[in-house]
Amino acid sequence: MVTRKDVAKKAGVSTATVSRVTSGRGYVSEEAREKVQKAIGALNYIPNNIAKSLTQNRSNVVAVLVEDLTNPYYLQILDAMEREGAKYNLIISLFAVNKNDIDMVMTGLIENRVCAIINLALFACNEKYISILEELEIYTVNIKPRNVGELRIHLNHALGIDSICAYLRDKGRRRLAYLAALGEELVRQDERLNAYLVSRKKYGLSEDDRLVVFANYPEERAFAVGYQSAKRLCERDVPFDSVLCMNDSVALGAMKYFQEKGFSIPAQVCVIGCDNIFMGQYVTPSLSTIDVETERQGIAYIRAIVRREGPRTEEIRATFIPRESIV
Amino acid sequence: MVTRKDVAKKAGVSTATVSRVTSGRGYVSEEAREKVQKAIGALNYIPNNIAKSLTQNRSNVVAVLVEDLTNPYYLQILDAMEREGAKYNLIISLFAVNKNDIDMVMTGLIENRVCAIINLALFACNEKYISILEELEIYTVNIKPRNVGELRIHLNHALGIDSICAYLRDKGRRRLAYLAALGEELVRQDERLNAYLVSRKKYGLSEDDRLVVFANYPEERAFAVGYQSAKRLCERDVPFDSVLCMNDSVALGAMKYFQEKGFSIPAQVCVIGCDNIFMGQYVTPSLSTIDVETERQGIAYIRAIVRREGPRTEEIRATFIPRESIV
DNA sequence: ATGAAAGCGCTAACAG
DNA sequence: CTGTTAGCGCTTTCAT
Repeated sequence: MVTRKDVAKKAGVSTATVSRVTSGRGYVSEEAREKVQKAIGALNYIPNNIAKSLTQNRSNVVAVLVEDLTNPYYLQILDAMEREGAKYNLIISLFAVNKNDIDMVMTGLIENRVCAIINLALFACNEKYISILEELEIYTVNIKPRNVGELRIHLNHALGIDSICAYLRDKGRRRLAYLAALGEELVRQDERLNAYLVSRKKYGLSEDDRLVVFANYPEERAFAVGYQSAKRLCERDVPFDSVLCMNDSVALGAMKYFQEKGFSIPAQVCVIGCDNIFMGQYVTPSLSTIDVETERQGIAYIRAIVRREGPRTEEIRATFIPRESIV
Repeated sequence: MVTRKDVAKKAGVSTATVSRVTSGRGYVSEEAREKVQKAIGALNYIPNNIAKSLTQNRSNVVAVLVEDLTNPYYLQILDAMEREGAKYNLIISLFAVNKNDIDMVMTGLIENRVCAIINLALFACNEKYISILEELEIYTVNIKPRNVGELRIHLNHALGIDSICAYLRDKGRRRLAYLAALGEELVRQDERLNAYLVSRKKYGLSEDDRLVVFANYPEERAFAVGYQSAKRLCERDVPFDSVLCMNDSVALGAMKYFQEKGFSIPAQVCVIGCDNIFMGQYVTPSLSTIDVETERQGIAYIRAIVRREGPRTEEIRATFIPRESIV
């Protein structure tokens, strides 16, 4: 293994000088820099990032926590994070967590001195980790229960949901159901339900309680939850003419149920999802949805990590995207 | 920060003994073990994995390389790898690579002394890395051009494709097209095309060359490739009554095109994908496909890494799964 | 069965 | 501008 020492010897300088040129910090004469670079090339030197991490007490791994690995929405964010992260030599790692194992995952991440933890999942971690995370200066997003501290990305779902309700009212659809997917506890952290309740009132849509269907996502896969929720909605036999879903996967599952039952979409029932996953454009009918700028979210996270940004809220505009699944 | 030294002091032993109990290697008296464990608990000690990695010249990160982050198929493998990897304290990291940046990614992985690289992508890395990977004893799968060396997972697509051709022949469908998605060079590494050519001959299906459509995946997104390929197939106006696709995402894209054009599926055209992604069950009509045991693949990779398995081939049975998209 | 001590490869404070 | 040196926290001989 060729190390900094070899490079230093070959270049006729000290290891400190080698460090100076590789890190780009500190003064190095042009002459020394050239010699070092030549030596690096000649020796085919590859730095050992682990050693570097040890001295800095921090690695270059960013952990992204999600509750559902199969949700394409997260992948779109990850994709953006990865491309942006590559610019800063950051490695992005995805972790699936559930209520039970999030603490185990956290322990692992701390042991590995990840440089940041972006919690996209619905679960908060145990309070006992907070002080450790702070001591180690691990940059966290959405780790603490109330998410005080670092960057907060606020998905302003209300905007998109408001547009949808307005749109439906104009089309004469007044019975919009909501498939919340989550159970009654988790749903409290989800703005969407509330935005739906506010908007349906605002635009004079039906306020029947039975139009809201809860379920047990993420314990159960999103597609299955959507399918089952649509079924339960039908069984309640409360009239409805359109369905808003917590995310696109749930919407796809719901659409499947409606289509199996012979409902015509959108004539009999409009279906609207949330997150604007690519796939939504390729189903039939194509899925109406709410775009939440996944690209921008991913980039914002990386920038915040790199700059170690303090408390700041980035507002994401949720935009209604009508497609074939809506009248 | 509490370190091994603190634990050692508190427990009244040396750091070496602490290491022995945490690693489980070497002799430790029951008494010492207990004292150490008590100290660890009392101090809330969290080991520093980076330091460990430095001494072993290897981290606990497994890198998985894919050419298309948005392909749910990879996610299903990743999911299995992650669950299995957690048992061994392994961190699984996903990387998107393309022909141009695979070398950059490789450099980064080597710098980080990842313990394994699983290349699920279609591109091989530059030869120059091979010797470094060997020297550092980085466990690799499918990194070397001919994949000599470690575990090889052989997806026996031929089996599934054979069943499909037999099935279609029995149904009187003799004009099966193939959407290869890849360009002419990459397609050579793909068994599917060849299996298709062999089986269509074997069962007396049409051998018209125009039934095969190439494209430029992964440069272009799979859905779009499928859509475009279906379009091109139609424009060739060669008769066809069924379409086999390189993967499920391509199939979904193709289905979209056919549905837009008013083809009825499966009456006028059967569509069959490959990989059995969950979503395939939730589109209408549900997608016929070839299952390739993603769970087993993921587990096999992790086991191979942990055991540092030598050359071995694991055969995956590709099983035809008929659904609504086929007669 | 246990402890002392020498690294692992790099960074950064300090001296020059 | 550059070199010396003391760690970073852990593992692992080598003695004992």
